[in-house]
Amino acid sequence: MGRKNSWKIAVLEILQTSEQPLSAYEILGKLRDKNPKIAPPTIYRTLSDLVERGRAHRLESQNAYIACKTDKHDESAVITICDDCGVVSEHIDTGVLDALSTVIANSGFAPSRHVIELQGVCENCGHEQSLNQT
Amino acid sequence: MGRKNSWKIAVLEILQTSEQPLSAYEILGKLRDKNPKIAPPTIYRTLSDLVERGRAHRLESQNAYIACKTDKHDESAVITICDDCGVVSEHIDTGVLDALSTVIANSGFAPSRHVIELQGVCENCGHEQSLNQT
DNA sequence: TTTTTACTGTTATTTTATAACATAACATAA
DNA sequence: TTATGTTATGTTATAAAATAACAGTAAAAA
Repeated sequence: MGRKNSWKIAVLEILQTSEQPLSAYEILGKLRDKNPKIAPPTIYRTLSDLVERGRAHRLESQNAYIACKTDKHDESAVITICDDCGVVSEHIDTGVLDALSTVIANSGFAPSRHVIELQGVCENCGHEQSLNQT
Repeated sequence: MGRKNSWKIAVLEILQTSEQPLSAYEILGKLRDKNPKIAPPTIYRTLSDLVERGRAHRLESQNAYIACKTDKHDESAVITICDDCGVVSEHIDTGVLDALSTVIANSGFAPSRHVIELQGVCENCGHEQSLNQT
């Protein structure tokens, strides 16, 4: 590959078209279809860059990545992850951030990065479960 | 080792007496001082158990573990991690949980586990930084 | 005593991530 | 235009984190 951001678009497209969060090595696998020689550091560098710019999120509790689906690429979304179907959603909300500020206000802690991930069951899977129970 | 919880107390003590979060392999190293034959699966099993019972927390953003320092071993603390000195604190607060409920209320998502980790600079390190600036 | 159960030990491997250095593309100044 | 700096990318090797799969063992239950 030539120079400058060679992989950024390719990686972002892979993330955007995936239904599920992808691990770095899953992305690597997909890119190898086109370029068999690509190596892990390239992926990790590209992913860090995308995450820094808010175009992707790293799911810390899964070691996996998703494309940012919101307009506000500000890294501070609340993320929900369905244990059942794997669907990931982002929720942007100041209420949570305000509440967090209140909690830590007394401690003098100055946050620079948030990880807020909820695991559970999404609406769809919840419905299916309640159907299957009878 | 004999039977039943052989390692649980040892691992918990190591976590409790550590100033810093410890990775599974750091714990393994310390245990090997006394028992050179202990292997990774033992540590991971013990840690999962401690985390399940709320006696320890896994820092998802660091692949590391801490002892739970609060009375309420309920897994839903807000955790702050100082990028500078590594100090970790837990903050238990219903305000944040309420705010989270509000955000996801409309989505129909039913959470079962939370990861809320804030990275930044703790009060001590913040003071030192402002002192060093002049 | 025999069987069952639940943890523990052991080996090997998988998955995730990074260190360290080499190379290539472009920019700019001599 | 060469030389030099700068930054992104390529490459090799390895480190770090986690788990799969199965063997062994101690205690409780039958």
